[in-house]
Amino acid sequence: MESYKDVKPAMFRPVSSQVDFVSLEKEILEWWKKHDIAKKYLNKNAESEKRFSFIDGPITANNPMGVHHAWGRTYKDLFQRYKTMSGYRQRYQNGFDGQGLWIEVEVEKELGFRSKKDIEQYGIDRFVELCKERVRKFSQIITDQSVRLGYWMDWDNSYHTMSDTNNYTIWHFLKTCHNKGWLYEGTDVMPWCPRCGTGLSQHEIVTEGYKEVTHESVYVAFRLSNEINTYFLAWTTTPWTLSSNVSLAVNPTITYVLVSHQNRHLYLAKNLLKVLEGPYEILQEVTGENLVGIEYEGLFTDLAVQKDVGHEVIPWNDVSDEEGTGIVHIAPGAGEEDFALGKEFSLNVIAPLDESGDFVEGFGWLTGQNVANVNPSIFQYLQDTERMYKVETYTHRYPVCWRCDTELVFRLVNEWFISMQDLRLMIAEVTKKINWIPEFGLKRELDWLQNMDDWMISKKRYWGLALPIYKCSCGNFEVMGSKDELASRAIEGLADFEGHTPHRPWIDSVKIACSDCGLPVDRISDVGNPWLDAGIAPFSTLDYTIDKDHWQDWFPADWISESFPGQFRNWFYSLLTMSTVLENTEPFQNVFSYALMRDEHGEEMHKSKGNAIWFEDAAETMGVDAMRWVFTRHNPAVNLNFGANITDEINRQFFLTLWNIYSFFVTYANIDEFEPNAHFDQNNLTEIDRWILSELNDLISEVTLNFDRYQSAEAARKIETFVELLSNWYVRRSRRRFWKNENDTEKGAAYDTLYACLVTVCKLMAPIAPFITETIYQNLVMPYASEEHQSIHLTSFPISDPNMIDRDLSEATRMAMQISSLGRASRSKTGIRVRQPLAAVTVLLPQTVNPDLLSSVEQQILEELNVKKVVLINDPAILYDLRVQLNTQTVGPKHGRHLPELQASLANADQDDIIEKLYSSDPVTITLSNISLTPEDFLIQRIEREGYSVSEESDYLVGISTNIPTLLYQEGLIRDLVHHVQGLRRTANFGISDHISIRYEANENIRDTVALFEHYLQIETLADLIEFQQPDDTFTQDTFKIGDASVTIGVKQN
RNA sequence: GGGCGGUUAGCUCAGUUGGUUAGAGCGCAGUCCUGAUAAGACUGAGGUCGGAGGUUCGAAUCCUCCACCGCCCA
Repeated sequence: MESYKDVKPAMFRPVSSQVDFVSLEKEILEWWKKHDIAKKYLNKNAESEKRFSFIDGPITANNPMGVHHAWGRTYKDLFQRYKTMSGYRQRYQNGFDGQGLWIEVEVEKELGFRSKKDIEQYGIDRFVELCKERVRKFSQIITDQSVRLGYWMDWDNSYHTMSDTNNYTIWHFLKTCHNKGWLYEGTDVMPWCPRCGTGLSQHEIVTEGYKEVTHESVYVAFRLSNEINTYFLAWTTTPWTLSSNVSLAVNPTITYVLVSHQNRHLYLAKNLLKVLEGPYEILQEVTGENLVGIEYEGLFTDLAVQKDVGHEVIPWNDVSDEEGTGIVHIAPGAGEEDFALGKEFSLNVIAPLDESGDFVEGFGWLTGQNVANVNPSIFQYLQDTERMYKVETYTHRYPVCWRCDTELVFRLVNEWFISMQDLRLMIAEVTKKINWIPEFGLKRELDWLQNMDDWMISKKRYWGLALPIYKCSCGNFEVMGSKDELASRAIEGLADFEGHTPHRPWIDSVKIACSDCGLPVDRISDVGNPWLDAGIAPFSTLDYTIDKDHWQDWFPADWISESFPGQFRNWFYSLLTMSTVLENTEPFQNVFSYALMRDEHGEEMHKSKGNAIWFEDAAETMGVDAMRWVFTRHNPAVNLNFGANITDEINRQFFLTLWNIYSFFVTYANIDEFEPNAHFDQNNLTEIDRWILSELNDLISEVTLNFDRYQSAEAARKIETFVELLSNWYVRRSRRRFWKNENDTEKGAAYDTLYACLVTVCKLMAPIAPFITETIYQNLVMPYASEEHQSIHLTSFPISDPNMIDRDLSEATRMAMQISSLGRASRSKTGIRVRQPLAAVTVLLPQTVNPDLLSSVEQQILEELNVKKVVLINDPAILYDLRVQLNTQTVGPKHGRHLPELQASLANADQDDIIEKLYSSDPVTITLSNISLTPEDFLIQRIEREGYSVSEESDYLVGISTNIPTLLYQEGLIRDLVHHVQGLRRTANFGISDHISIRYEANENIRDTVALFEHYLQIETLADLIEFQQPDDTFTQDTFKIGDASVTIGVKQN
């Protein structure tokens, strides 16, 4: 593509109506790069008073980005672009998320590691370096992809969650939590991934973390201590937890039975007798409360851990009698609810597993075995001790590790938490100050806050935030709030740490002295929850701990945007929590969120299913403007079904239409050597020019309003509607003005108008579709613009001129469209083609429409419908027979109660009399059932009359007479002739402005008709010579049927 | 079990404070127009507005219950 300086004014680069959007985008990318446009864009408003603060939710730099990321990034880009064009100073800072387990897992895969031991053997330092390297690699890949998307950020200044600043700012946050007494170490039974060797927080497990899994469940008989040959029959899906059983739970309110079955006595819920195999006899019925307190014998009495542990039945209301046996085995060291019950009833807690899922010391023959493999030996043991009743496969939703798919176990752990007790309400108050888009986001966030447990922030891993917590053996713990604080407290290891990032293993060499007892203290070995990393962004990226003025300048963010599934409990939550702790105020004022991307059929996209779409492929085949437009026009609250058919439709229906207008404009502007003037003379404008400029200015204000409200779909749809109007009314109706030979003022006005529309609509679209708008701008505007406005993205967003908006004219044109549409429908009904001129169209307007408006658009209707005049009528009886109905819209509110009797009364009334009154010009009242009604209380129903073809819609009535006078019939013939000549011109590949000669042969009637309309024929076809003569073979010719006659026509270039 | 969305034409979706005959695009069938032509216009078929009650003169719209789908949480 040429630079603007190489293009000579007064000549636009010719534009084919055929276009390849993808290669066009690539040209533009090159051009932007060559002229450093993105950089100029970033600096455009550097000195502006107005600022727009956007905080980017960091994208995980662990894989290339997919099309679903392109969706979110399109929103981010378009609103920032809009604000840039509107003169706002911005930071344009992108973020990369790079600490945490997800990175570790990928690096482990690359290295072929299977457990944490492999990492420690390899060396934590080398491992962590590889994690950093992976983040750098994918940050670069995502940056390149984003550039292809047309996403203009300050790519050299992206923030990283792994940066020192980010980590130290989180330290400050944690210190603040500690100072307020909200940080604590707790013991709990948590979901735990034996492969990753770490616990999972509530955030990580709730959605993604479940899978359908089939397990071997087991029915186990527990022998009562004080009754002979009597057992409780319990059921469990996790046989390994039986080793840690300390209790059985029953529901005190449900009914249990004691049965005699297979030579034993068994207790189980009455509703679940079906689990028994074979005959049984019911001996006794009891409610659950009667079983509470009964002692039974442990299953694993010989294990060291079970020594001296008592076993008895406890009550629990959540026990159901719909599944299992109604008797639930309880192991407080191996189940979440079990642990809670254990606390309530002061049960022993037996914790069986180490961090890899191996049984710990004290479990005898189980010790050292892995939880994944112990079922067979447990079953064998139960068999041997005669406690086994039966094994049954059972399929259920079971939690798995969301990163590596390993089945989770519940494990007793010590972890660090931020207490939500005080914070919960404080955060909720902050949350309510924010504008949530869509609105129900607020309810969702509050719901999450309501249910959120204390936030588990520790993770027993390697690559992540080093939690700055120092726990002394004396029980005291301290939190370092900054690097300086650590340095000032350090008593050893500081030298080893200097020069390194605050990560493991380097940070771990530093020790401080306990402020209580003075002993040296190590940092706890845990790393932080990754949502701490992202949630601190409004502070860390704005230099909160370094430069408060700078922070104040940009905080709170005006706007953030992320996909909502997940983020209510993740990023939005951590942002809110951290800002509430640090400042007790909202970190952002508007949050825009959107749903999930699916494939075209609404199916989830999966690599394995083969329906995933790679970003590069999409960009290469669909073009990114089309993608961006699809994203922008979509209602963000619902899932987006995305695919090539969707973007094709946008390309065909929207971009190609726009391109055709553009191509049309350039073709004729070049023929006429049109030169744009920014301030053209509006006195020369015709009605239709004034109309489209009115629509244009209305569009500007609508798009501005919707962008200001972050309603991109509405903005895009309004632009689509405008382009549709521009193409299918303005250009179509105005075409003849562009073809005329003379360069008169009316023609100039058409060029000025169409030019203004194209340029302005491109500016409105520029934030959404940066490529095609740049292409058009470069051709139409750049030759005439200053270097400052070298790119469309360096120009200002259009401002609506209210003086240009003419509501009456809009209404009049809508009227013209409506009448034309109905007129065409009437023609179509009787099969009279539009090329056949007709004497008149007969129109009745709705009462809500001002008939004076018609005059301004009458000419348009005449041309559009090919009729000689418009006849306005007040009396539909000319076209229709009439019948009267009540207008319930007006009668209802006034006399609703009496509506039925009014209806009945009307049915018996004299219809003609009422109609006459309704059409009289004097104000009248009509009385029915002693109720006075006015004309507006009635509606008139119509039935089509003979000799007319009538169509109606929205109270418009449009009819044509089916009679065609001879002269008009002849005019129709000549139009057919012109039509065929034009066809031949095209066949012969003549230029639009080439002059020709015509030879034709036809009957007398046609010959007379040609004679009558010869001048018209010459003008329309640019024919200098028309001869009644058989065309020789130097003519391009063909034979057509015109009217009833056969006509041979030949054309030849002069 | 609780919360939040949703259910409108074969498909994808609009539908403003309740109001006369519920719309658009795609797809299908047909017609027309054509100096934007690998476009365009028009017509037609296609709807018990998820179901059942209720409020009202009148409900796709408001209320209640139910069903199904999605999401969030127990």
